[in-house]
Amino acid sequence: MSQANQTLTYLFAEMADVLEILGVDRFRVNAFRRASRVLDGLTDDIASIGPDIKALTGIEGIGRGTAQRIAEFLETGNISDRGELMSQIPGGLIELLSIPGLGPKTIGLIWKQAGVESLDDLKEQLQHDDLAELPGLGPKKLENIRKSISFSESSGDRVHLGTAMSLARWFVSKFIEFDDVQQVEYAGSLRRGQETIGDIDLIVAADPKSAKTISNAFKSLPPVTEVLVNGTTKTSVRTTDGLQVDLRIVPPESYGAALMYFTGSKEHNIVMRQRAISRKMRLNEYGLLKGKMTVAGRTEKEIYRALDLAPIPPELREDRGEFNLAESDELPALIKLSDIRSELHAHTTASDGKWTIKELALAAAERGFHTIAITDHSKGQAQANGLTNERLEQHILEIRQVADQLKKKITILAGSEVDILSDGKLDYPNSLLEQLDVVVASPHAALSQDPKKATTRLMQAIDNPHITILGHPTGRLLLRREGLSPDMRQVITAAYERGIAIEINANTWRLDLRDTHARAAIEAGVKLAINTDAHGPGDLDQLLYGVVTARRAGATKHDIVNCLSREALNRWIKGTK
DNA sequence: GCCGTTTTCGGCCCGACTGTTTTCAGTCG
Repeated sequence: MSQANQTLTYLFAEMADVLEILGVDRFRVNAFRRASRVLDGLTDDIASIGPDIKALTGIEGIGRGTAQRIAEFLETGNISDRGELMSQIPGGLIELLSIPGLGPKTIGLIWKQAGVESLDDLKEQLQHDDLAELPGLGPKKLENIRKSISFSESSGDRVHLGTAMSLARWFVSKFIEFDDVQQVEYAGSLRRGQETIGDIDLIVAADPKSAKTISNAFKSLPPVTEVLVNGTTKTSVRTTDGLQVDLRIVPPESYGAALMYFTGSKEHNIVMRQRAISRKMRLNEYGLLKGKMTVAGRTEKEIYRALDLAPIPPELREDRGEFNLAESDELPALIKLSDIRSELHAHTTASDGKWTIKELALAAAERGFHTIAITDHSKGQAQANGLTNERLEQHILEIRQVADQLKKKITILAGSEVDILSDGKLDYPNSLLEQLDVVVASPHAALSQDPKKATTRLMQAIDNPHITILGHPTGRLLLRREGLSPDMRQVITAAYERGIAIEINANTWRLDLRDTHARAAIEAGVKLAINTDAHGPGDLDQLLYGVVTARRAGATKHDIVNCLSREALNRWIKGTK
């Protein structure tokens, strides 16, 4: 994301937090939150739109007030009434909002009535029970806050998509075995395929009479370490890896409504509700209702239809334009896992992989792929046993040999994941690169260089006549390191002009390109490659996360080179040279 | 603060659970 978008996303979210603690009306707070969210999801660099009030208010969710603040920021680097706002509360209060169970009202209360100005203040006050004297607070609430603080200090609060998906699928497989369970699915941000996940939502359809039995069985499953909420339709637990799992049990006739409701996103749901209201109906987690009559609720599909919409896939439910498409029945036919027919980025024992060339090729063939590109690291990646020029030449010969042996099973391409050095040069000379079928060029080092340098670096790499795919362009590692922040518009334009593909690296640590950038690439007509960057057994399974990310970007199989037939892929690769 | 084939004013999503209460406010999703 561009620097300005990122900063403004943060500033508006922070202003919303302050307003919330100050207790101004929630609609103003919501307006700031929405502005923040819109900026976060914006594919255009806000700086390139410029301080033009008319253009800014043209963006959905940005009104006059927000536009003026953005314009001021773009011109001066500052939002003047933000300073005024910030001076009204102690800065240390904002982080208290991230403590589960502690909301803006309570924070305002303990600040005004007990002088709490920071997390440290709060922890000190929690050592005794004086806060329990305040209205609305009691010993139990204080105990919950103590627990929340110590929990959040002992573990990060989000996990990778892959981690959450594995756990969720395990729970789903357990629920399927229960006799009383008629249907079960995971919902929430996991079902929408977000890159990191805060908790898991499970929706079960069952006769209300058996809810108690199901809930009890859930609480006694092995990964459950603690029960957080214990109601008749809702049960929340904490699991061994610290993840919260929420279970909702609904009658079968409400299953679709509940699944939709808890899949979200919140923003998508709000629009759905408004649609219902404008049609004199009501939508909640039990169904779409007209007066006392249920219009729809058993499936998501029937609810969308009843609101004059084509069914919207979970990955698109972010209120980022999906409603217009669904209204006119123009939703893209999103790519499916089974559409992927090739892997163009994988490693072997020659560098840091665990498979030999043959093992990797057979694993790819086993998946039904028609083509696999062997792309080991280049020499700059010494820690990953990157190949020197001489070793690469030797490696190419070996790949050709195995390719010949296995030619009836799968097409093996000789490639390299060549380092994009910090100055944009590639780690092998062109004389060597031209011997390869596929060149995936990716940044691995100098990942904290400034955005300008990063942009120039990637642009220069794209200019190389031998590059086929720009690999994990930012080099980010989710929940660990930010990676590069190049001007993605420029990079995308350059990739388009050069006719090369940009990678969505499917590894759950990377998901790089991220969804919004992938969307911008598709809109610009750039082809994407979804690659697992496989290093050994199991890694090809990560493909799903790349597909999900592509789906969030609105990708069809026509946008993804891995979906091409063997012959078409071959032609496309030749066309990049 | 945002938004508009009911509107430039008057709305803005809604139900479950918990802990505090003794009918409800705060928080969450």
